[in-house]
Amino acid sequence: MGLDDRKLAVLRAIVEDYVSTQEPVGSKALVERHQLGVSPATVRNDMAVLEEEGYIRQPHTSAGRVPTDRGYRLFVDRLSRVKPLSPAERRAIERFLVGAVDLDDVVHRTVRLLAQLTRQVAVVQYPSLARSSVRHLELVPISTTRLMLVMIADTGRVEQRLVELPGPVPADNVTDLRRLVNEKLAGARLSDTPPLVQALVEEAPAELRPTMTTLATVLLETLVERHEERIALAGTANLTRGGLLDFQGSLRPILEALEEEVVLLKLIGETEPSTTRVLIGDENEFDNLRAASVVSTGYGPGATIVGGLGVLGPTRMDYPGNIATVRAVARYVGELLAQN
Amino acid sequence: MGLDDRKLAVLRAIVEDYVSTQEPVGSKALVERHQLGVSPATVRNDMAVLEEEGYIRQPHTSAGRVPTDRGYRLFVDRLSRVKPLSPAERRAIERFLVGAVDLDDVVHRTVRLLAQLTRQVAVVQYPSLARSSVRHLELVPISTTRLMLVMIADTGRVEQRLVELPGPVPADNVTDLRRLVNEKLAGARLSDTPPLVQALVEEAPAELRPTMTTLATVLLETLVERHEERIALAGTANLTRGGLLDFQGSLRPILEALEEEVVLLKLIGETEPSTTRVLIGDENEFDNLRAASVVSTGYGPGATIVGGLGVLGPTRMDYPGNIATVRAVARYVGELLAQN
DNA sequence: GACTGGCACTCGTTACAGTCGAGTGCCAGG
DNA sequence: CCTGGCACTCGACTGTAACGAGTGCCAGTC
Repeated sequence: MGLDDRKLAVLRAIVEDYVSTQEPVGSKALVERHQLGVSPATVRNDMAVLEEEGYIRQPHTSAGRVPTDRGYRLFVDRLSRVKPLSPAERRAIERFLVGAVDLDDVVHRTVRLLAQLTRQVAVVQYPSLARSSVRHLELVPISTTRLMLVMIADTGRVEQRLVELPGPVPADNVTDLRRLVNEKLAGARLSDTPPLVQALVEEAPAELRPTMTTLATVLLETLVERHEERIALAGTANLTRGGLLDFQGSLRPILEALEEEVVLLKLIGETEPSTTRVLIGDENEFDNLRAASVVSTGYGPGATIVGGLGVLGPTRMDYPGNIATVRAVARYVGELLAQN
Repeated sequence: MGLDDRKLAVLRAIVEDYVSTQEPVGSKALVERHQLGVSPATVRNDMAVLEEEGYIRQPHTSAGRVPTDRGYRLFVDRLSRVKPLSPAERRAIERFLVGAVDLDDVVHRTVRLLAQLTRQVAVVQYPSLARSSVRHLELVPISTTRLMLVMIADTGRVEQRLVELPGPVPADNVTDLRRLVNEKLAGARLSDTPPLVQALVEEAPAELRPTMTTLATVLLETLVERHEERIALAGTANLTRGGLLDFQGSLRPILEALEEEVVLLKLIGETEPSTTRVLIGDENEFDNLRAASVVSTGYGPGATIVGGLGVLGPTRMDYPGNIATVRAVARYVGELLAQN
């Protein structure tokens, strides 16, 4: 199964042409558009081998060749280099991201930017709570038996939750609770909080014990169990580009998948070491997305990773370009987060 | 141009049949499925009149009739009664909405519920800040020159914003600022805050003056100017039901419109008196949505309205059913909000 | 041994003609 | 005013034929 250099060049040419024209590419067109230095007949022989090996296929007998998922995989792994971004793109990124006033703003701008630059569907995960630390916990009395618990994380995320207290609690006690809770939890990683919350209950003075117990339950629910990952999405209209050719005529499964946060988190949230990840077609574990590819990476201030972002589109996508854009955007967002 | 009762009955029958079958309906099929008591020929004469008046049209010469936007309008205004919800639907609503722990949760559950019940795209506006009152303002020191401003509204919404201070501010002063700000603003409607904020600056003690000025700027920006309306969306996959017949083959314009929050707010946010609003086809001001209809209404605790919600779908939709569902869900959500 | 030109073959696409039938408009009669 | 009948329209479907892009294979050449 040796694939010599020319066969690889042929595969690369097929992928590039197909991505840009969206039409099966034949041997003749190929030699015309690329300087392969050989005749169509030779290319045909190479194509036959590539097809045998499963890298390309013919939609119909009398049509040109189209890359298979496996072909894209080889292309991405060995045949493409990450395109450097154009200065215009760099400027677009900077212009888009400066002036963001809070985390919501950063995430929204980022997701729109990604969608616009790649012309694909963009997905951005909010900084994961599990990877954040508690900056401050605030307790706001709503009534004598109700508190609003507000947690501010170092990543800028703010979560709130209403707490129904077992009985009336005077304002002074709320102040005490606030102090105790912050002394114990401020600065802690959210994933480390359960034992601390436990300790909080045990160490609470007797008159605060019942309230603290309730509070602890809510704390654990909100901060740990519920995990409360959030996702922003943009550019779904880009799915309709390329007519109905991509996604074999129905956007349905894709749109359904995009509504499932769990699915999206799996796609872009698995932050392995900070490399960029590319999932092509059926490499994807979700049936609904077997016609789609995902390019994703982690982002975060400095070297730490607090969330993922990426783009989703047809397997017929510009991988080098999208990989470059996703990386660049992730880096800029990381810098932005590091600043605050 | 008198339309007698039978002609109206014919129009109603056409709308109902077309909505359920998705196919142009002819005179013969009509008399078979509805007890009109007359022959197909008579129905044809009625149809000719209805067509002349612009209530129905023929897609092709030899096809049946299809309602026009105007026909749907007449149907909605005069020919349909709001369907009572089935007990199953009522149960579904209750089951879906109980157990919501915070505002985000309420909104997300609501929008998914609406999408599921109506099988259309559902849109829910978060309680509008302009219609909310300040419950509490919290200032959390991030560093000596940075504060996190957190506003909790009576509707449950929480907004935060980072404030860059002109110079270092000791913790005691933050406490003072917090007290001053809350004394002045707590309980005020957000739309009434600008003069109050102005007063805050003027009345601030000299040593807090510069800080308060900065804070005031951010307060106005965050609470008033930015307006910060939020929207939740669900059920976009429902757009693909009915194949490509609805929306004349392209979801593109619809998906684009759904990404524009401004557009969505205009659609469901115009809370006139608390009636349900129906926008049919080209009654809509956005070109992208000329093939769509929107059913929306306001919701809020008790009689006040704090936001809008609704569904969007093809003009060929079940208006009576969707109107009933939208109303019912809005009422339930209102009750839920009133409880807290 | 690798490449090339030539050629027969496949098969999807397009065009065209013909048939079918749903649905209509109109009219004369009840 | 309603009805049955009838001629008419026109889209949907079917079958045939021509077309052409693209292929696989093979014999010949460097």
